[in-house]
Amino acid sequence: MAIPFPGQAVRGSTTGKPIMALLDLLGRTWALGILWHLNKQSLTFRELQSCCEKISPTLLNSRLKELRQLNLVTHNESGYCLTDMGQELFQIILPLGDWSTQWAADLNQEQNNDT
Amino acid sequence: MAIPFPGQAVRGSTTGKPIMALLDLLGRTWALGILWHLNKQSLTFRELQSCCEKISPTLLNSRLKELRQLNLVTHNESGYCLTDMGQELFQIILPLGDWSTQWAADLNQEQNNDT
DNA sequence: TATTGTGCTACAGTTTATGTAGCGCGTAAA
DNA sequence: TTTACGCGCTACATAAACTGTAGCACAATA
Repeated sequence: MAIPFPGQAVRGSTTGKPIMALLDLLGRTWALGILWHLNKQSLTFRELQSCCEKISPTLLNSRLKELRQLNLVTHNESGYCLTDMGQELFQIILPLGDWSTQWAADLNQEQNNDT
Repeated sequence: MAIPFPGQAVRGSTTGKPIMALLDLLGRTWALGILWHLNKQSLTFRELQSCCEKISPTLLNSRLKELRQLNLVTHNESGYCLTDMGQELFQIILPLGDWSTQWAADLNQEQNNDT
């Protein structure tokens, strides 16, 4: 799967708009999960594998290559970690955590109303 | 593909944590793109198809079913649109737009430094 | 020298997504 | 009243993406 560089045609858009490249990237299996897990601490390849249950090493490696080339993730002595840019991106998606618990509560509420 | 309800096992996690369901959902092909395009206005099925270049009607329909069941998207007289909860979610991911342009600029910068 | 842990790669099998055709429905003009 | 249009889809063959398991090459430690 081609790496979605801003400025190039990506899945969903031929315009080259950066947001479209980003949405393509984040919309790939495990990409969001990898960013999410790398926030707290550096993780080795195999630690990442066990965090992301059932990710195959083949795919983990592909995603890591993409994230590294797009300057969101890097690799140091203690394993894989977010770059500064990756941290910025994480700060944006961080509120998804709290929001999702409210979302889950509302879905439950609704389900109860139906019964 | 099973709909990732919070509280149930999803791709990447068997814990049932809402954030994991959300990351599974948003990590599916086109899900983020659909939310992004529906923000400004309601769109018919066929308008969505042409916004999301190259999405197949089969898949668009699957994603819409998921998003509707998870109470993020609904369907009214003028087409598909975000629910209140969908709007909330959109507000969280909205900053991705501005951030992505900076990200694209930084990537370019870096590329120039290498040459 | 053997063991353990690292980051991977190979590859067959399965799942997911695409691409094209077209159906059934409602509206509305001829 | 039938022809035509746009709507939301569905069917299905083909293609692409992902999984699961095995195991390689390398480095550090025992």
